[in-house]
Amino acid sequence: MPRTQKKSISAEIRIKEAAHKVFLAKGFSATTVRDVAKDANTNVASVSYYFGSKKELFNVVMLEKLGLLIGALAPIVNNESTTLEEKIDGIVNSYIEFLKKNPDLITFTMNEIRKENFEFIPRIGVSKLAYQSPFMRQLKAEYGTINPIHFQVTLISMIVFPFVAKPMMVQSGLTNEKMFHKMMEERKLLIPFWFKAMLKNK
Amino acid sequence: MPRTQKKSISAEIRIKEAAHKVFLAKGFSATTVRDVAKDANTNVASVSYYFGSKKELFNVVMLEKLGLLIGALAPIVNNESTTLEEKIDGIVNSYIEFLKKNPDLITFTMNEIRKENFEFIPRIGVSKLAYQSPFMRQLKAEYGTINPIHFQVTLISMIVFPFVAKPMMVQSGLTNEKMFHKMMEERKLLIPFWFKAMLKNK
DNA sequence: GTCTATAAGGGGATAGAC
DNA sequence: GTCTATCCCCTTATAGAC
Repeated sequence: MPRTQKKSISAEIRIKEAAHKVFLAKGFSATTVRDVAKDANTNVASVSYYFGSKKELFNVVMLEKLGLLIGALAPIVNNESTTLEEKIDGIVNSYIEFLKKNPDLITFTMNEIRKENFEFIPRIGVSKLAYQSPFMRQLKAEYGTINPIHFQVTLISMIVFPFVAKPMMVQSGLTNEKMFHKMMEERKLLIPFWFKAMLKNK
Repeated sequence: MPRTQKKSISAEIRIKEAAHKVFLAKGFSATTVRDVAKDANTNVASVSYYFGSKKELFNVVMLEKLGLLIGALAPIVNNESTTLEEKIDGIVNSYIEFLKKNPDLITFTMNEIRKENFEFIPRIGVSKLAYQSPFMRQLKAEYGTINPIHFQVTLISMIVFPFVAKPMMVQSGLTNEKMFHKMMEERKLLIPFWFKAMLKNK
């Protein structure tokens, strides 16, 4: 029975992993507890047993998804000992790599947040990252006349938005997996180059 | 009875308008036909009568939403008699104005497309706009060594992504309606300036 | 901890009156 | 064209056996 050996992992973990997968693919409303239980190789009752309700399970998933999004950025942005240029290169490279492994994460999280308020969002540290990070201070020190939020938003936009538009680009015939991969590899070099050009033209 | 005079408009139109509103707010799965019927001031049977099913109604809405997204861009991008710089200014200004009136449109459409394939997407002209427009030809003529799709994606990213991130930025305390409005007004000037700087640094 | 069975209600769709 | 009543399936959640 090498097939469904998954039973050896605790049911709680299997359910959470299944929830990550199914919620991401279908969104909160289109997902049923049965979907999740089936994917976790267990039954609906155990979902209630471990997580209380569909909504509570979803909140656990959302919190972890947001943790991933922030976690991939925080160490670079908060590094006290790198230059601004090093941070730009680091952000572009790691975030593109991260999103290539998690292409649906942005659209999923931003859409769920759009549809509903999550009371835990103020506590995950987005504001702190944007307003109190060494990255922000370095931008401010060098380009003080423009609100540094503009530079941060612009850099993240150039990295992230292609992943938001990807399904549309693929379905419209504008690109495919291979072309998209190539485009994002090119952008690892183009975005830092362009972003630094932008900064210099202040 | 000035209150629910809406009855004077045909039920078909009322249903479609309600569908636009409710689907946008909740997404396909979380929307019920009963929600739509109630908002349209009619009953569930008339939804079937005019549109066949929830899914067919949704397809009508999606097609029109995508028409809006493309329609706000097409006249500028396809204009044969404006310069590249004029097109950049035009795209930034009109698209920001358009999205300020429709802030949820991008996240909604991109997420629904992500979750499901829509067979009509190849026929709405995204590819043609990207690959055969005067805008594309002007980019290619001046900056032929880099695939012009990169410039198009970058320009659209800088305009559109703030609207995708807005709910997150608001809920995290990073911004509010007033600050966001101000930021987007500033970007009407900053984006063309930055984008042209990018092009010159080719 | 795990599971089956079931309660309680909501959902899309339609029959058939008007 | 419009509406009410109803069909029938699917959903979340839980009781209670093991």
